[in-house]
Amino acid sequence: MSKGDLTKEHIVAKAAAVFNRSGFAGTSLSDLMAATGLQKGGIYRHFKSKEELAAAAFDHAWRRASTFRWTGIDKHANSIDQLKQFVANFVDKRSELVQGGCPVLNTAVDSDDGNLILRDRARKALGAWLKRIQNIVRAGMVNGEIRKGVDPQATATIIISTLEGALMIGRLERSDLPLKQAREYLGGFLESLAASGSRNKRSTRG
Amino acid sequence: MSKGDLTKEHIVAKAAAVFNRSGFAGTSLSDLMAATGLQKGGIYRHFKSKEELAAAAFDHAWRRASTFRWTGIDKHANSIDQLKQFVANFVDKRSELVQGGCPVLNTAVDSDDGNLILRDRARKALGAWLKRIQNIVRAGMVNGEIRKGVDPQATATIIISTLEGALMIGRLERSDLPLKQAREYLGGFLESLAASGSRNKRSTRG
DNA sequence: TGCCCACGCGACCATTCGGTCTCAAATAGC
DNA sequence: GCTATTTGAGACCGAATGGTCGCGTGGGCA
Repeated sequence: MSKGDLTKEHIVAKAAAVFNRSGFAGTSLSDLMAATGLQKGGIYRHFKSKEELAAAAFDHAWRRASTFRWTGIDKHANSIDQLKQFVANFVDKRSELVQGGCPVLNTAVDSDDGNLILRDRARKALGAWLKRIQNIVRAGMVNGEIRKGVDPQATATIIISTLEGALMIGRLERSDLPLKQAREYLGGFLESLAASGSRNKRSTRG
Repeated sequence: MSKGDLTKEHIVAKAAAVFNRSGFAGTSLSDLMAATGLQKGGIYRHFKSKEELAAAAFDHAWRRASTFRWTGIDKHANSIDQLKQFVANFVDKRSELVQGGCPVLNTAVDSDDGNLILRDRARKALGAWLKRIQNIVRAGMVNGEIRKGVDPQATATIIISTLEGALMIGRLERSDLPLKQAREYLGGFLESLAASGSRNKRSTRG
C-alpha cells in the first residue's frame, strides 16, 4: 500500500468521526484539517470535494459499525439467540464505534433535505440492515424456532426503531440507561417470538 | 398585538420549518431571508443572533408538535386508551407538524456536539415528554388498569424510542409503513400492560 | 392632522467558506 | 544514486457566511 493510499485512509478515518459528530454542513474544511493534521491541499489531493470525502467517511463509519454489531452472531445456532446477540452488540459496542453515535441515524437526519448522495448511502445501508434481520427471522421460521404468523419485516422495523430511538434518547440525556432498557425489553420481545416448545431445552437467558 | 410582535411571530413560524428541515448549521441567513420574505436587518431587529432565533423556532415547533400529539387524550378515561391515543396522534398527525419531522429528534442529532442552548432545550422537552407518559402509566397503576410491576420509566422510553426510531426509518425510506407498523405493534404492547381482568368490559381496539 | 418612533431595508463589514493551483520535497522504480 | 512521479504545503480565489448600522418610511397614538 503506497504512502498516498495510507494518507487517504487516515483522512477518511479521522473525517468519519468529525462528520458523524457535526454533520455535513456542520463540518468545515478547517475542522477536517485540524482532525487530519493536513493542509487543504493535502486533503484535496485525495478527494475532489467535501461531499466525496463525506461519502467515503460514511462508508468507513458504517463498515466499522456493522463489524461490531454483527460480531459473534454465527456462534449461535438459534435465530432468536442471534437476534439477541445483535441487540446486545448494539448496546454494548457503542464505545468501539466511530464517535458520535449511529452513522445511519445521523446521516438520515442530517441529509433528510438535500445531499442526495449521502441520503442515498444511508438509505441503502439501512435497507441492507433491515434485510439482514428479516432474513434471520425467516430462517428462524423455517427452522421452527420462530412462530408462524410473525411478520419478518415488521419485526426488523421494531428492533431497529427501538434501538435507534433509545440511542437518541440516551445521547440527549447523556445516559446509557435507555439503551439498557431497550435491550432488556427487546430480550423479552424476542423470546415472545419463539415457537411454543422450541425453547424448553435451554435457559431463556440468551 | 403590535406589528412588530406579529412580524416576530411570522419569522419564528417560517424559521421553524427551515431549521427543522436543514438543521442549525445547515440553515443560512439567506435561507431565513427567503423563507420569511424579510431582509437581514428585518430579522435581526427581533433576534440578536441566529442562535436566539433557532431557540425560539425550536420552542415554536415543539409547542406545535405537543399540541397535536396530546389532542384528544382527555376524552379517554382509561390510561391505556390514553397512551394508545398518543401513539395514534404521533403516527397520524405528522402532516400537521412543522415540516421536517420531530423537532426533538432533529435537534438531538443536530446539536449533539456543540450548541448547548439548543441541546438543552431538546433535552428538557424530551424530559417533560417522558415524564408525562410516565405519569399516565403511574395513574393507570393506581387505578388498577395497569399491572403492578410495570416500570413507568422503561415503558415511556420504549414507547418514545419505537416511535422516534420508526419515524427516522420512514423518513429515510420515504414511507409511512414503519410508523404504521410501530403503531400496530405498540397497540399490542400497551394492551399487554393491562391488569388481568381490567379490560374485559370493552373492545380491545382502542 | 401631525408627530414620532418602531420598523424594516439594504449597503457594508470582517471572516470563513469550499475549492484551485503551483511548486518544493519526499518517494518509488531502476 | 539518479530520475520520474507522487504527494502535500500553503498562497490564493470568489462567493457566502453571520452580523452591524444608519436611514427612510409608515403605522399608531395624541
